[in-house]
Amino acid sequence: MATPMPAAEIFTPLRQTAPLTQSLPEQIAARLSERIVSGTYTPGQRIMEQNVAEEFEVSRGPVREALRLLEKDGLVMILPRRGAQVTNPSIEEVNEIFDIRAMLNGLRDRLIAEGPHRAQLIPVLEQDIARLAETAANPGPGDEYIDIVLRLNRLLTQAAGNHRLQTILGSLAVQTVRYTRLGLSTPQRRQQSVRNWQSLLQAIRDGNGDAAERIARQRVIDSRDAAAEHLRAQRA
Amino acid sequence: MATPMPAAEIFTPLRQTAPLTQSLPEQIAARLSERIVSGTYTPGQRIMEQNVAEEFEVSRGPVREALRLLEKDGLVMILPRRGAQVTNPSIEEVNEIFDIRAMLNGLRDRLIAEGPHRAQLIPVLEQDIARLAETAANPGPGDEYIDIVLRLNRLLTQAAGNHRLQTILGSLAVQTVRYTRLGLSTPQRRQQSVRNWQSLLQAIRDGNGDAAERIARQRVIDSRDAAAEHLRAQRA
DNA sequence: GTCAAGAAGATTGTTGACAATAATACAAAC
DNA sequence: GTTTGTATTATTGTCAACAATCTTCTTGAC
Repeated sequence: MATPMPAAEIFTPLRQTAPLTQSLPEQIAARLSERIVSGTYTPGQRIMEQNVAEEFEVSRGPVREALRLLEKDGLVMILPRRGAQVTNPSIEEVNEIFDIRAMLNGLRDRLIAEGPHRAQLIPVLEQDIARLAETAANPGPGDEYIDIVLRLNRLLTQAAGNHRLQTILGSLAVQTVRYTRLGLSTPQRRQQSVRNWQSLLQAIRDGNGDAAERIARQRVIDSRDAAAEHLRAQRA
Repeated sequence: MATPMPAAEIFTPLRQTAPLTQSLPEQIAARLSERIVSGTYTPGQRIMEQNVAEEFEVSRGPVREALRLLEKDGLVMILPRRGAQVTNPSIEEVNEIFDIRAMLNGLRDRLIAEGPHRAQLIPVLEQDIARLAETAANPGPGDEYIDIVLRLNRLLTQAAGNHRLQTILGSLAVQTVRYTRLGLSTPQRRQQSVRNWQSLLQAIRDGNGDAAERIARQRVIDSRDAAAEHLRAQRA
């Protein structure tokens, strides 16, 4: 892989040539975000401005703003005079977030099923869902199944055409990746998940908004229950 | 020279005695928020850090953070190198936000109708909704009707017991106050609104979650359509 | 008169220093 | 041995100055 290497590009000491779409705080936030989502920073862990600033060779100002951005996404909690720490939601709070996602995914999928652009979308969905079924049957190494699910969700969220909804769902998705992963860890759950996606696809084909909403909600609720079960087992 | 003790005094005269629950950026954000919601700052207006800093006699740092807080609530939009401006959503965007509110209010009212605490809540609701009906029939000066509606919504949002939902709905409510006001400006709409609230109350009495959700959604959608109608007329 | 290029001004972005507060370690008293 | 008060340290909060960038105004050519 030649391109990735994000670290080098983060701080471009002299950037008078490159327009650079992302601001410095955004770049820092993106890097910290990765670490939180991937678990490098554990829930509850304190993030100290000075450390981050030294590591990225910037002053504390941009780091502070980056932390505010992460707070907006619910990845850290900032307490006055106490700094930022990685959010550590209780099982109840995770359930709450899933409930909200269920409702908003319902809206999203209804909008798609009733929207004008669904014809273009269907072939793409068919392909991804087929790969999903395949991956569920023959689990490879890595997290390919999760990756496809996340991509499908991104695709649908963009396709719904409601910009604010996209923002909120994106934020909630980031907050629950960890738990979604947990909920999709067994073959049984993956098969159930595949069936849900197939039903959704059919509802979209039919242009049936009611069905699309109902299925979407059920899909997230299933995910919620599976995650909760694992969380309970894990914390006991 | 003893340190000047910056203008934290603006809002809390003596800080060494009072623990001060709100940080300086939060206080600034609260003040700016008022101005945006009340219309003192008009949609699209640019907010410049220096001006705010001078007015409140603080440096630009806290102002910057305050603006980030307002961005989190969707009250301003911050563009890199362009600063902050009061959000000026299009009719389509306002509709989008109302759609999201409809779904989440549905969840909220279902949670209440199916929740264990509804018995305590019902008398309070009865009282407020009675006052609502009264105010709709005999409109006084001021915006009492709107005030009661906002209070009812706050009450229900708190009662639902889903903390994240409370945060999101609070933010969305702030963003749409202006348009809610617009949508409730005619007697016809207020009467329709009162009927919706009464139906909701009945659903909560019955512990009927499905009905509560359905009515809540319809209530917000009615509000959305009324606001959109006025917005279209106003902008034409 | 219109448009383009450049200069001047205004505004945001970043930094390092200092102040205020919270967390910790330690000592003394009971 | 526990607890309380105090000193030390670590960390966040705020500020003012400087740098980078965007906007606006002026100037000149066509």
